[in-house]
Amino acid sequence: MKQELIALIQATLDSLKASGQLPADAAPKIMVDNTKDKSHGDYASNIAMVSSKLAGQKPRDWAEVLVNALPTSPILKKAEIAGPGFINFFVTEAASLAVVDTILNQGSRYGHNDSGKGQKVQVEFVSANPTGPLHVGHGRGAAVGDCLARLLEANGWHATREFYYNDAGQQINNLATSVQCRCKGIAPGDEGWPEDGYQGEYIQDVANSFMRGDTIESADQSFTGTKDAEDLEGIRHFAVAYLRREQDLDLKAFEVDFDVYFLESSLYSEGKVEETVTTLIENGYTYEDGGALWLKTTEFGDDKDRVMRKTDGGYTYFVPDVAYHLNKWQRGFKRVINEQGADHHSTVTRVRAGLQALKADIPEGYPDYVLHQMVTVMKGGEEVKLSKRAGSYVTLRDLIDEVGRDATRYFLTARAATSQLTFDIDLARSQSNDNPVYYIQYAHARVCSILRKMKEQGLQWDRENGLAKLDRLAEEQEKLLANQLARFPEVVSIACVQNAPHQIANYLHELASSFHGYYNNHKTIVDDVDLRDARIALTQAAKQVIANGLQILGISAPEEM
RNA sequence: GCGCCCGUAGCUCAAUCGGAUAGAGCAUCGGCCUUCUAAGCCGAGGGUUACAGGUUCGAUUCCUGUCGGGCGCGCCA
Repeated sequence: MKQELIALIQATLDSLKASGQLPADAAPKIMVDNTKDKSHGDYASNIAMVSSKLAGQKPRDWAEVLVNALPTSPILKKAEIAGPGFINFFVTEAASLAVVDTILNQGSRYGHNDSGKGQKVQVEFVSANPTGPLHVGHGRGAAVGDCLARLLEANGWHATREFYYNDAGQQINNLATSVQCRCKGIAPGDEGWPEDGYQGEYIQDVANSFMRGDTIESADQSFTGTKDAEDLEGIRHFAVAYLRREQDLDLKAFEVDFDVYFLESSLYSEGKVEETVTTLIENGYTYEDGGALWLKTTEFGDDKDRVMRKTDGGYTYFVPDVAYHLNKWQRGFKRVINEQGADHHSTVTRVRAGLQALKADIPEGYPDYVLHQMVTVMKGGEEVKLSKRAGSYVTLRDLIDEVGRDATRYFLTARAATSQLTFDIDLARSQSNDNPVYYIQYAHARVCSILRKMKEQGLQWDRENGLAKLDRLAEEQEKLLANQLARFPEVVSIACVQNAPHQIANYLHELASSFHGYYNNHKTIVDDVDLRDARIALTQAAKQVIANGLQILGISAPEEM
């Protein structure tokens, strides 16, 4: 609809250029917006305001010229001038309702587009260290990352979901020694407990399992506890496998699936880290100082250079990170989106700098980042401080168990990633029935109930008749609902361009609100067969759009509630 | 001190990347179930968009400064 209006405006501008009222080289950007207030028509354009100077006229006067020059069109009922020079378009009911036909014919594909042209895109998210269970922050990453991938798929991209396991760093040594202590009966606070040890109770669980000789099966490895508390290497492998399995179960409960689990350790074992370091040295972006090897990240916008290789010979974390991202590029991902917590934002500059220093023709802004702000957890009216070391935090599993998967996913994706969010456990639990996600799902279930009711009454919906009789839908709310349904493809497109899946959630809430209002005001199953068939067609279209939107959010669309 | 993200109703958050009278949910108050699911609908109250300037037809949005919050600033990851 917008495209058609833009075409009308373009034709108008062309005719005014032909008549000399507008300079021939004028090319103002034509924008058509949805209106908030229905008294402003169905769509509005600011074209008169942005082009009045070019025509040497006052905005309102110029708007009048434009409106008078507007060609007649079957979709346009009237055009009005309002405010400082807006042109408000009132489209015909038939033009608005035509979208119902489109939706029912396209089904689950409605709203999708092929702007991605099947290109490969990788979304890396969660990437939690295998040193403990997933907490709420990881949950936000899991929800947002998965929605980003789904959104990209809806826009024609071929998305790969990837999880990067930091299984090679110092934190794994900490984990191993912490478990070893627990195996020996040394608890936090006791003599001999490592200063940086992980204090959570789950460490004891790992130790007990190891000493029992359990066999752990995780995504891609299997390991049996040797029951030997002195076997630090065995404990290391066992603990990593154990915690990976726990995380796998958390993600499974959240219905987040990864295509690739990438192990940091493989970058070392396959020599990729060494290769990267060698290239950086050869390219002249490094220097030695104080026994360490430094990377000149300041040449790529960093505020100070960074150590690559420590005096003890080990590499700092961002070196394998650079090797990893080179690997992503080499795997053919021209586009990569990293979804991470904002506490990792300092890595952005370093990774990008490292990639540029490799001189591998990787674009400067590679990769993209979506950084979600921290999640504050409230419980009992108090903030729960997240501390992995102390083990006092709310796990993703707790949240799913208490609030439910759909509600958790909704809560964590319905807000912009850039805004901090407060997750009030008590509120989410005690008022789970007031969670907005149910409001949306309920709209879907209500539409489903209409067809069930029809069946009960021995009636049948004649879809073809309904689509043929859309002109019977004369209620204002019916037109507004149709206009809102027509917006969905645009919402999907914009949300993707902006990497902002929360816009889908907001749209769905508004759509559900329109539907509930209509449903309460106008009965669908009426005696007039043509009107009934048409109304069912409209509500089925609404149901389809809600289902398509919920699919992008990874939330179920129940048939009844 | 420096960098990143923010500051919108009592609370949690939106606002279609500069548009018209800033919107929802929760909470508060008042209505609506013998008719398709009341997990719903309708209505009321609640705002100097932290503050001060600037840019222009027009600013919650862009720029500068101040104040306030979160997160980083390690030869940890």
